[in-house]
Amino acid sequence: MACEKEFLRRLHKAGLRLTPQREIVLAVLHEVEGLVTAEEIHHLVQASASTVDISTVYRTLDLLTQFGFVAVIEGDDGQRRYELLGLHGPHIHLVCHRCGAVEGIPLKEVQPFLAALRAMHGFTAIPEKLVITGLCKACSEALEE
Amino acid sequence: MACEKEFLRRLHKAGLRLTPQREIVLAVLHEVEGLVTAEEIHHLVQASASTVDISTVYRTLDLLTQFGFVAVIEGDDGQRRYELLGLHGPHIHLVCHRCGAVEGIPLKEVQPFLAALRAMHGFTAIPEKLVITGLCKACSEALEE
DNA sequence: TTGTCTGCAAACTATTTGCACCGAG
DNA sequence: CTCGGTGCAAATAGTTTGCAGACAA
Repeated sequence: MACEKEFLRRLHKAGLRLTPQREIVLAVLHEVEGLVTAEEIHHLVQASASTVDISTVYRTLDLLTQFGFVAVIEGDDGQRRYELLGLHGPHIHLVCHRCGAVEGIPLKEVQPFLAALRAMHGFTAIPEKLVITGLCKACSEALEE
Repeated sequence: MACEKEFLRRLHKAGLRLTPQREIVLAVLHEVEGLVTAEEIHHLVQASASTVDISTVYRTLDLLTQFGFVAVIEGDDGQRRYELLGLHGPHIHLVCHRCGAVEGIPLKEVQPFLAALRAMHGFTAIPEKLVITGLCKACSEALEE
């Protein structure tokens, strides 16, 4: 995976090392869709290597975040969720408050809005951090009856 | 305060009671600006009544949230922040990632964008939950040099 | 009087940290 | 061989809960 080479490069540049644990966490992130908690990642990592500690998962996610490989968002339930950036490109999350479904929409749909924010308020939004909470199509239809 | 009468009404409707502790929490929320943590509210409440427990603060905030008097947002640091709704009307938060400053902007500035989301994706956003993280004017200027 | 509400303490959950050993470079 | 990395266990931090007594209606 191209991503792994790049990870290795960034690690070396910082005098750090590529360990099996770090490889596995990165691999797991490739396999999942959307937003996952550290706990979920840990669980999937266990499937490949039975004893990788959750603290190692956190430390690796931290690294990946610093390198800009991974985005972190604060869930509505107070749990952090992680997501690999770059393969789908940056995008915005629509999270359903009722069923928890996550939909990703292309960045360019919000760009005009973010540009307006900058023009009017001098505020430069970080799109990866943007999470829009609401009701997905299915749930808003279900509630209408 | 009109807000308190309304609170009392809602409490009674649910068979609940208005206690001094609940009054104080509501009063404190009127005095603060923007987003505050439970801990900060607790601290301010202590000034009026020396022994109000933080668990009571949490329970009261929970009630106020259920009644729609208060909005909760998940901070970037994993801490929840609360805010009284209604006096400034609903509004959107711009939170600076660097200095933590919070700016409120009127709902109508984002309404067209949210309407577009609904039209294109059938997704109905909850504006009170919307938090936009980025760099405020001062910080983005400071970083440019 | 009748439940609800409170403070206290303890439980929980997600995350972080200290440490001695392990292993990548 | 040398640090950086790991698992483990314990520490934090924020929030929630169980309970016996206090008090609003």
